[in-house]
Amino acid sequence: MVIHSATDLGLFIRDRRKQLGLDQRALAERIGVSRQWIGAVEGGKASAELGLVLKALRALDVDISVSVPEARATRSKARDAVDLDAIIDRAKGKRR
Amino acid sequence: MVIHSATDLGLFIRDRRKQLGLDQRALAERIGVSRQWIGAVEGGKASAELGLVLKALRALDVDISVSVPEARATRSKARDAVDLDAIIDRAKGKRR
DNA sequence: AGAGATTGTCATCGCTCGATGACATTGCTA
DNA sequence: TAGCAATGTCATCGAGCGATGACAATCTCT
Repeated sequence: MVIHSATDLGLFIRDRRKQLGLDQRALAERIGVSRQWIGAVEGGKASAELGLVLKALRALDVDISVSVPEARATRSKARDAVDLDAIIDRAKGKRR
Repeated sequence: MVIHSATDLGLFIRDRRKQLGLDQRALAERIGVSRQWIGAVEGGKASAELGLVLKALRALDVDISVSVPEARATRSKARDAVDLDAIIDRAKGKRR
């Protein structure tokens, strides 16, 4: 499943947890967080700590993977040869 | 690429950023965070906020996806029929 | 070597996370 | 419908995040 937001992740976590027949308390204990934290994350809490979220996914036996669309977007810039933009910017002494 | 820890994510982000020819400052501006934050996350900061991390990945045009190994692990429990364990536990009034 | 750019590191500070305890609400089972 | 489990919600509090500014350390060209 593709993740676009913290809400997506939350919904996925909730489904997965129920899939495993766990309640929030049990999952919380496995991870080492409070029961309330689980509820909040499942609700899409964007301010949750990355490390705890990863821990939660591992506790649920979930694989996380990242990749570049490879479709286009990537090709727009940075192919492999010279990146003119970067060179020009540097030549101009741009500070931004 | 499979992500196992915050360090994995950090390394991936760093590579991707350079792939796009961006420096930490430029990426930080896109996301709306400090330059130091980028450096810390690339270094594997586990306590970084999930929302900001997702924002960073989007700024780098990176897709995130989650999935269950489907290999085994999953089948161990929760198939679809009755979950005896859960029923028994509840019957026993287990509190854990 | 020297200049400029990029990144690493430190100290300080306001703010919010996550923990905890308590109570309300919903849901399931008998 | 009474009773218990699961989840939602609130208030309080200590601890750590992230911002900022400043400076050192690298790195890349010329």
